Amino acid sequence: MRIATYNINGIKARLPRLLEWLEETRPAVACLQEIKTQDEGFPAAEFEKIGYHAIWHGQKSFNGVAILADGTKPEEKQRGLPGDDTDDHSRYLEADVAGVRIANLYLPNGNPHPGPKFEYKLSWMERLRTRMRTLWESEQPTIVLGDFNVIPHNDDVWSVRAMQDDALMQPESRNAYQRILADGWTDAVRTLNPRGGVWTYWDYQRGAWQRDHGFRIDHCLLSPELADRLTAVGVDKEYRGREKASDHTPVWVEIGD
DNA sequence: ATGACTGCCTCTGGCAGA
Repeated sequence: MRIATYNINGIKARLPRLLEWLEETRPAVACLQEIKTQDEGFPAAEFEKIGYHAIWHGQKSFNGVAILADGTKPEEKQRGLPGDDTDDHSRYLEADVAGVRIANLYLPNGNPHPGPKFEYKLSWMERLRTRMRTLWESEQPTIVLGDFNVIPHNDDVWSVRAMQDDALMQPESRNAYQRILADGWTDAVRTLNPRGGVWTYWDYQRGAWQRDHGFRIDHCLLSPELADRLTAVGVDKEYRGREKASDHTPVWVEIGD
C-alpha cells in the first residue's frame, strides 16, 4: 500500500491539483497539511466522487490537517496533539487504515528564531516525542508523517548558508528530530537516499523552483513493524512544476503486505 | 540593503508561511 503526505497550502486554491494527483497516483492513504479552512469548508464530497473517504481537523485561515483513504473511511483515533490544553492549533490527526496507525502532522514552522514561535515549535516537538513513545509501545504498525518543518542534515538543503538562520535547521530543531529517530523510528526517505539531495519544498520566491533551490522537510517515520515492510519511497516532484502548484511536493512510501 | 510569492479573510492590507 502507498501512504503519502502532501502539504497542499490551501485546499480551496489547490482542489483541482489535488484531485488530479489522487486520480493519477492513487495512494491508499493521503495525509494533507495546511488545508487552511474551517471544518465546514472541507470539500469532502469532491473526494467521495473519486472514491476517497476523509476525516479532517480544520481551522480558520491557517493550519488544518486531513486524512484521505481510498475506498474506506479512516477510523479516527486522536484529534490534536496531546499534552497542552491551551494549544488550539489544528496540526495533528491520527487514524487507523487497514490495520496501520496513521499519524498526520503539521509541525510548527518556528520562525522567527529566536522568539516565542520557536519556543512553541520546540515544545510541540517534545509533546510529539511523548505521543510517539505511546504509539511505539502499542507495537501496532505505525507511520508518523507530514510537514515536520525540520531540515535534518546539511545535505537536505540546497544551501546551508542561505538557510543557516532559519528555524528549520537550528541545532535545537535538528536535535529534537534526532531524539525522535534515536527512539527507533526510521526516516524512510533518508534510509533509501542516504546521500541526501532529495527536496520536498521549493519556495515560491526568487525563482527557487527554476533554480532547484529546495530542501527536505516532509518526512515519513516508520515503526519497526512497518520499516521491515518498506519497499520504496518517492517524491512526486513533477507536481511542483504544474499550474497553481503548492510549494511542497507529495512524498510517499510503499509498504508491502 | 531590501524584497522578492502565495493564500486567506477580509480592516482588499496584514498576517503567516518557510
